[in-house]
Amino acid sequence: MPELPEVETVRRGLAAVMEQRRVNKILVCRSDLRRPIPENFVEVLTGRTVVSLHRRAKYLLIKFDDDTVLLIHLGMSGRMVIDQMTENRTKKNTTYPLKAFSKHEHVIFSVGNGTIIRFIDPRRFGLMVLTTASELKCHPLLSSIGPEPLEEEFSGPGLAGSLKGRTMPIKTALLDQRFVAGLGNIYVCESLFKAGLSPRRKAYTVQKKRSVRLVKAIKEVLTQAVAVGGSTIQDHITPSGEIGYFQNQLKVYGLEGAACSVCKIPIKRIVQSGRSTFFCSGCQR
DNA sequence: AGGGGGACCTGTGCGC
DNA sequence: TGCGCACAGGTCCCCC
Repeated sequence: MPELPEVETVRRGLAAVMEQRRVNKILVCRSDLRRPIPENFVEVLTGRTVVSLHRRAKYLLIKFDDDTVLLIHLGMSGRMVIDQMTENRTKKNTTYPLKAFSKHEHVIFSVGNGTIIRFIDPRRFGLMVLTTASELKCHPLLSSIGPEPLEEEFSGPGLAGSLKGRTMPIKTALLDQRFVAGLGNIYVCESLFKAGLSPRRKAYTVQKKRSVRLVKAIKEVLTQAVAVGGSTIQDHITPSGEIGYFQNQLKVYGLEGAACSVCKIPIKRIVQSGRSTFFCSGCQR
């Protein structure tokens, strides 16, 4: 699921229930995620107060009052479910024991006055590791990540410069977090469609006007996705409290064989670096 | 150094 | 209904 817009949506949802709240209790049901959850995880975080939530690429960063930072990646299948306990239930028993409801619930947090946050990740490609605010900049998981696409630092000339000499397809380059942060398979396909660029084009040929067009397309696609994700979250805070993932109006992703919305040619699916690419051979050159 | 391929996991949906 | 295979929105490590 989670590319930049989804992670940003999750960040906002979690910020609303976590910021300025104390971590009362943590239950780690499984610690063998992509990286093992550290031994001292529960000990370090219990009793801490959350100061703020941030996002870098597809990572969530949760800052605590003692300089500790919790780094979370949702992998392919990770999600956060927020369970706002009713006042009744809280009153009856404030030390209601934390309990997993499904076998893929790996970490459960109890924060503030009765909010339960469940990390669910069937494939266990996600991770949760601890670091500190001072070590954040040079943390190995973050240190080689490129510009944030929605920041000004991400520009046509900047992207063109980093693509110089790169013979890989532009599709592959955009998935590489060193060139631009936070894009995944869906938004790469959608951005290339919007920019009118073939996913097969060699990365180094994306220069000047093309790179400006591509950067503009990426920013537009992501901005729209974040906006819709934001509204989806409000509509979709269900009784169970699950955060709804944004459903975009996809133009090419997953639409093999469908008529292109612009030129009516059937959308193609090819495989690049072992992953599906969807594109319109009429619109994308 | 750059780039390709497989590995890591589990679930789902399809064709037979 | 059951089985096997292909595929899934992400990274990382190894090898050429």
